[in-house]
Amino acid sequence: MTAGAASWLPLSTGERSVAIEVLVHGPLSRTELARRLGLSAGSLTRLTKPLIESGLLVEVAEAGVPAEARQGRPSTPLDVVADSRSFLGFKITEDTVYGVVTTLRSHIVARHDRPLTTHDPAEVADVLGEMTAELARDHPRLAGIGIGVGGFVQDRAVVGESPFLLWRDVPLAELVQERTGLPVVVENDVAALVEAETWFGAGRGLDRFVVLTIGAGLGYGLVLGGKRVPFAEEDRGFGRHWIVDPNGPLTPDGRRGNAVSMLTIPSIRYQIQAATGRDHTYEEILALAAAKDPMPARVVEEAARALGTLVAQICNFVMPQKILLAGEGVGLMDVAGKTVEETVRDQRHPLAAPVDLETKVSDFHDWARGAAVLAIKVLVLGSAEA
Amino acid sequence: MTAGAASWLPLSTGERSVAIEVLVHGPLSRTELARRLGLSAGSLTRLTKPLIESGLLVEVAEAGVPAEARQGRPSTPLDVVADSRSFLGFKITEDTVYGVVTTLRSHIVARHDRPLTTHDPAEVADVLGEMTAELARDHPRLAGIGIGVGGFVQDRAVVGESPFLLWRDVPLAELVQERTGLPVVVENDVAALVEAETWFGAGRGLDRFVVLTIGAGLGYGLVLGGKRVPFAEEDRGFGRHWIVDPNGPLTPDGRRGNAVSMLTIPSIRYQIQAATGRDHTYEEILALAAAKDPMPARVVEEAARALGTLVAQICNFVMPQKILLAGEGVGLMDVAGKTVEETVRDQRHPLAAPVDLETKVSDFHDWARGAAVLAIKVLVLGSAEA
DNA sequence: GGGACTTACTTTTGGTGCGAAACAATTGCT
DNA sequence: AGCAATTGTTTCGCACCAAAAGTAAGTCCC
Repeated sequence: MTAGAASWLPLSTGERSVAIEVLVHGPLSRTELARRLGLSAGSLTRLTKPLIESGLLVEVAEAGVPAEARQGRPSTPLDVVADSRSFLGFKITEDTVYGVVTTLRSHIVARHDRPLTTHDPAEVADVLGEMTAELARDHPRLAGIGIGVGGFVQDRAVVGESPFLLWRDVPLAELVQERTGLPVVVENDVAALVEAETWFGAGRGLDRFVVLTIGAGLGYGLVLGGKRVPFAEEDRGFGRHWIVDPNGPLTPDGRRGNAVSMLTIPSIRYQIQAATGRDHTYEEILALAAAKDPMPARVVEEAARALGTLVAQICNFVMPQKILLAGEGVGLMDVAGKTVEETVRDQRHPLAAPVDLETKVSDFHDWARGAAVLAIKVLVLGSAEA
Repeated sequence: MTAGAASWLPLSTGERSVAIEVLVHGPLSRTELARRLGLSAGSLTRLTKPLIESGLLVEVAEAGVPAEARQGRPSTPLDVVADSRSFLGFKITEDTVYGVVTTLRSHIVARHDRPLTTHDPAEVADVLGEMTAELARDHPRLAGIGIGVGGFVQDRAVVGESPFLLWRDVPLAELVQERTGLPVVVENDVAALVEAETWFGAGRGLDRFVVLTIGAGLGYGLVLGGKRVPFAEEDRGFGRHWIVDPNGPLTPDGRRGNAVSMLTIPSIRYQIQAATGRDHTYEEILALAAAKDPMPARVVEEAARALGTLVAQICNFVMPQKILLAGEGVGLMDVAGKTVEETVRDQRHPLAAPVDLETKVSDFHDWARGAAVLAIKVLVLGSAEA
């Protein structure tokens, strides 16, 4: 099966750019592709021919509008055979493995989760292997596996350090590949989500793109020129050093007003519990804030101002074309989006280009999908480069 | 002369990359060039031949060390004939025009300033024309003119808005070209300095590079992938919206703790004057602070902390490989560099890559040189792209 | 001082990728 | 039917480049 997956792999740079453009955008005619890639019509004929022969692309019937009132020879759009291959994506959390099956175009076609009762690397790999076997029954043409882990990952293969799994230098890709025979890509979960959004999501085709995730922790991803910028500190207690408000609330870690203590879900719940003595879920707190319950409203308002400050700083220094807010903790935007926007406006130059701020509430399956996209990416790009 | 300047202009992309590499780095052998550009030795022969024939490059004698104890055939480094052309750079301030003559490699070979008694566009262009004529007497082979202006510049030609000259939509490039017959490039002064540093200075060859200037105002330049990122608000009262310290000192503009009010030379002088009633120059204030005079020491210390905060934020979000601090107001670093470093460290993750922070005190001739470099760049790059 | 070795550069050759232009296909309009 | 418009195909040639083989110019060492 691995050999089969590799059959359409050796692509030239031109072929690859065509494949990626169709993959990411959807059906496109040759002329349209020529326009987008800045190539001549002749080159497109040359480039698409082997792709069609190899089965990665197909000519599809003229799309939705059948009798399109246009002159000239009708175009024959090309599309990837999205169902020809399936990919697996896993997100490993402390107590659960979330799994999804996606098409080549990263549409989720199945979900499957399993509790994680052990953190022993071999046993975790066993669980992943079993889940793969189960999913392979319904989706026979699996081409690759992507795994997202919170923590520091090296070479897309080895979990260098994961605080919550208590792992150090675990060659997870190798372990899972032994059990499944499929190519495996392991990546930090935030990094995987960022890459996925860069390819198939909000960051498609952008030159400067930022992803900010809010959940149990904070995550930051910077994409410049289509490539994610790696950095040493990612997901190793990130955001604790972003001082947003020197007068902010004190939190268990003893620092005042850092981004983690003001924005993450555990910190917000902690603040409410410390003030009211009662434990609420994040959703309950948001609902209370929306209903103008003073204490939750104040905490949420402060979080919104902190978020606005962060966004403004990012805009001022990075000037991204778009910022994506993702994660489980962006429900904040529904309740206090206006405060965020006001804070951003207040800390930016009036002539500055307005922020393109996109909010995307994500659950754990979205994180798993991100890992699957990374597997797609590595396979289509021929694993040569990032 | 313009036609002469254009004689070595039509370069292929390969030739251009060779020319630029030699231009910005200095003498390089063909083998070394092949290594740097990722080309084969054969290609270098092919590419350098026309460049040598056209006179842009020359083979130079084995450099400094004459009898280098190396085996094998000695290399024959190639160098640009730096003196074959001269370039002019002007920096226009409210009351003075600063002018420099530079070689192809942007070494300043002459300086010439003139007071500016009027802000009328035509008369300013006259002054520039006269200065050009004077300088052309001693430096006959002028190939281009670069002009740096504080304010908003469009298309490298038109001063869209300059607050201190009170200009709107002045086609300065055209006006000066009419009077001199030379190709003219007009650019925002900060932008020109940033481009110059990217080419010939601290940012050479870097992928992510930030320039922060401190002087009468603040300037910010972001270079990604070798290209400067333009933004709408540059040099239109920049930095007033960067809130660095919500508890910072109140300043004339009524906002607290923004970067302009804590860092720029006029603001620091204002703070001292407001507190002590005496007016001091910036240098005097730094000297007083170094001598531990309490009030100046406190103001400078606060400025250093503000600068540290800015640098940390830039590092956290942009992750540049280097930050260059330039301008007349970076003398701060000599007196309070330690505070800056401590503040940066305090607001960054301990695992984060350390900042490469370079300080470069610049006077107005450096700004003029920046404009000249832009002229070089546009001419060598064939004015096609940025 | 002369062969062995090393490194720098040149020439030749062949391949690749692309654009330009001519050509074929398919439709709408008159 | 004839023409214009549009898409896609084929052919040809150019520009570029890498690989390999050849040439140049020195050092090393006996």
